[in-house]
Amino acid sequence: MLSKKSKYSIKALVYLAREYDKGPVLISHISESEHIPKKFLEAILLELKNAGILGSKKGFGGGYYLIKKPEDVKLTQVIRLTNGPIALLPCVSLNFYQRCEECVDEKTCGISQVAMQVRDATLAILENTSISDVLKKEQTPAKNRK
Amino acid sequence: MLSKKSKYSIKALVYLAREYDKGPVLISHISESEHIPKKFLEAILLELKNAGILGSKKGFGGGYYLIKKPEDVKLTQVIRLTNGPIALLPCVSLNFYQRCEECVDEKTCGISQVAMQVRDATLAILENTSISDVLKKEQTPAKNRK
DNA sequence: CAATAGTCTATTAATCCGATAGAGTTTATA
DNA sequence: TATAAACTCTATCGGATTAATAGACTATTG
Repeated sequence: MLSKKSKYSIKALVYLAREYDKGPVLISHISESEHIPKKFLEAILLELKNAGILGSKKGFGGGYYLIKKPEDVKLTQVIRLTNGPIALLPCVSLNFYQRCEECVDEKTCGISQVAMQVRDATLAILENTSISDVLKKEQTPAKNRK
Repeated sequence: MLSKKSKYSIKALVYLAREYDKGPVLISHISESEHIPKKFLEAILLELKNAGILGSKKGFGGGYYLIKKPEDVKLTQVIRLTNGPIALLPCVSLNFYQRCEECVDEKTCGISQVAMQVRDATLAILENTSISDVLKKEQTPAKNRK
């Protein structure tokens, strides 16, 4: 499951993608429009800025804006940043690998083999979905849910 | 990410699948062999019993054993039981659905559309992988990791 | 009846999550 | 240059969850 932080991040980025190239956007605008607690959002945006995705301008007329192009911000990057590993198990994570303490031999561990399959299937989607893709989806509503 | 509980559950079930039809197995045997804290494992096995997957026998010569056939225990069932939702977001979960508070309209939410894709890809694997499949994988080591 | 082994209740420490408070710093502009 | 706007930083908070442990209890078997 994604954390709220992660979900909020994506929502905020999509919002900023909609305003791309229109100058800085106020935290409070995003907060109100997307129903995200303002102080929480502050921390999130700061983190996205430190990661090089957003830029900010202080003072009067300031705000946050996308520094990278919407199509260059992949969901994998955002999720890893705000939520951590994408894999089901640390021992199959590409970016957050940690040895499995219980395992005698990772190679013969059946669970990790399944976890790898899931990881690859998930990455295939998230690697190829950018913030601009998400924005596009919003504009063409889903045909059928579930 | 899967919780330790979930991972331990699967490891224990695979162990019991290996001993399928050979009578009850001691908690302490599983605990030692799989490096799972005994008391924690106790609670887990009890839960799997209450879910109808395992049976138990008390007293001398007692222990736990699989009640369902290894090929009938799907990973989806075990994970939902011990870890909760499989989906990335509650609003696209089939078994643990919860409305998304921030969303004005779920149908036009781009994130949930992506989350649905991921959910379906994940389920396609986990629905079709049983404890006996995991056991088989252990016997034929992975060719190439990562 | 005694030893074995699962059952139940409860408590714990540690961690993380989501959220908030408040002081500080930078900047535009009147 | 003073002021208000707006981001920045530190810090703290309650609550939930996770992982693990302790101990008393109950059922079974030889």
